[in-house]
Amino acid sequence: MWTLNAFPPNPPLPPKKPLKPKPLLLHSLSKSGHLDEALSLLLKSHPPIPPTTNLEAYSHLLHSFITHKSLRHGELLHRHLLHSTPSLLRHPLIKSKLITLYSVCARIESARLVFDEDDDDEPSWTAMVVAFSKNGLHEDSLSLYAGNASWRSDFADSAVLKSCSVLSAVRLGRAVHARVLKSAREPDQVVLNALVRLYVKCGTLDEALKAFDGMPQRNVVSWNSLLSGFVDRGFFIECLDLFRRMQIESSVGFSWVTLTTVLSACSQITALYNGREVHAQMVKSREEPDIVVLNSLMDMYAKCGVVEYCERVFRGMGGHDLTSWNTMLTCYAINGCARDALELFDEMVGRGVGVKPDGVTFVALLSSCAHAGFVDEGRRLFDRMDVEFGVRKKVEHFACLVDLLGRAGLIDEAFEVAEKMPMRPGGSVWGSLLNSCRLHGDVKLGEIAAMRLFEIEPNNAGNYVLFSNMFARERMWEEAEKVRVAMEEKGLKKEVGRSWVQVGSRIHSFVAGGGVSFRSSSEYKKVWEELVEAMEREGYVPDTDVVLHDVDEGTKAEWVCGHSERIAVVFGLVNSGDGIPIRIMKNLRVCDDCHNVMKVVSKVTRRLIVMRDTNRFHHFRNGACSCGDFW
DNA sequence: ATAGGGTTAG
Repeated sequence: MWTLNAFPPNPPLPPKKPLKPKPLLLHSLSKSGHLDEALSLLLKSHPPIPPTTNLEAYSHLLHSFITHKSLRHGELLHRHLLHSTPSLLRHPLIKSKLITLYSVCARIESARLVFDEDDDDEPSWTAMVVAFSKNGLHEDSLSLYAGNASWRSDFADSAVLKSCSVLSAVRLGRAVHARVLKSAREPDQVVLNALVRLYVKCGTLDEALKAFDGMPQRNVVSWNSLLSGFVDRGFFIECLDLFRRMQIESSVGFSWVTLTTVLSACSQITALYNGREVHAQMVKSREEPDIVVLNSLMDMYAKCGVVEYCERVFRGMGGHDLTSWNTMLTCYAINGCARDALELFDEMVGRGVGVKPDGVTFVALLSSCAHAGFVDEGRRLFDRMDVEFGVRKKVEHFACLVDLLGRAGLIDEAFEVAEKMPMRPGGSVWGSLLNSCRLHGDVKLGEIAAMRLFEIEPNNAGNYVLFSNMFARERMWEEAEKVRVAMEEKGLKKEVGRSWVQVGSRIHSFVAGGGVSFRSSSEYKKVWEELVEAMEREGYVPDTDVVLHDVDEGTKAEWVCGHSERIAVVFGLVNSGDGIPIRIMKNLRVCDDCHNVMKVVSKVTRRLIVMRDTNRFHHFRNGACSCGDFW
């Protein structure tokens, strides 16, 4: 590299030579990204480039335009060809590259026009199948592919398999699979990976594992395909196990995509320990992590309730995209840090940041305000979001506003919003109103909200549970029971309550009413008896009347046998040392009684209990919960 | 050198 001081003395000027438009020069210009120069060299050269080299020259140029996604240059060249040598547009090489160029520039209609112009050829057909798939026109990809039985290419196969997995078109996927197997050639790695993704997404797990284990070799994408499929299907523990297996038996290492996927699994089951391990891997790899994996890392800490680490990652990363900001805001929202959320938003929309808030941003802000009872701030943000920030109000924002008002006890006003909003309210709005009525004991309005809710979501058992709990909270046992009976008569089953608890490096999962073997262990009994004693001293009275406990009558009275989070917390106490926080993830809303139990347990054991339920965190510390008993 | 695969926030 030259510095100013080291600049060498001027060399003698070489004799001036006329610039000749050699393909070599063209090539190096386009390769180095000088697209303007390359294009004008080609179009304006005198004498013109001989026709025999045109094809090669145009093809090089188009390739550069594709890699630079330069629509402008591509269109210029396209127009030039139309005027000068339209015959070249029919050449498979040129035609397929033009299709690809339009595809990578998201101009699918232009690509389609180029394709439809003339007779098909295999390269253009392939490019078009890929183009449809890449641009989300999966049906078109399928029908173009299926409409041609004679052509086959690995590129078309992998693209159409991707579309098949999006559309769950397993039948066509299997047909492609059969073609691949029948072909004389070695199956292509990318196609095999796409098959794994297809089967894990919409086949049986057996089929997916068979496809995976049957591969002659597996690269990092093969592993990632299976890992991300597990996450899609909710097999989080399987994802973590597979990641472990990947590190032990595979020499392919991992990519940021691997870690992003694993982190997403961690955050969905609050697997903080595993998430930390992934974080350590990132640090150890000494590579610069990309923004996607850093965002996922933030999300993992956020969903595990470790706000401070989420902040640390956020502050330490090189730059922030919209997702980074939204993840940080969401972290504050679900962890009950409304003040921090509002401050961060000011920073986000301040000078020089360069991101624009979107709908997600305002969901985070409005729900922060709702949880904290910041009615005025929330209302103001709701008013500002479209006029000041140009973000269109959608149904979820109205739902947040209704939640904000309803939680604060302004139930009439919340109802008015629900009834006057410009779109159909939807289940989330009436559901949130019903929850507000439950919180404030407004049984009359609660009944109205419930009726609206049942019209929209007649088969959602969770709504009946909420409705019944509203009565139960008011000690209206008969009504609560009636709702429960109505639910059973409709054949609706409450989703099985499930909790996950982290102990050491492992996640353990417990089902409501289940966990028999652990519950009959002597350690469990000992801890349980101690807890009952301590809790009685604290004045805790088990609420055995709470209906809809998802256990049978006989065990209802045994407080510790019912809900999965209770089993999980005792398991955590038994299996972790003094002072170690216990982290629980729950798939349903926590009930009043369990919430009381957790508060007392946190006090008598002096442990921090962090519990995530379907929509927020509860940090139980010394007998109190961060949610202020408001959820 | 015609072109491809796996990923994050509500």
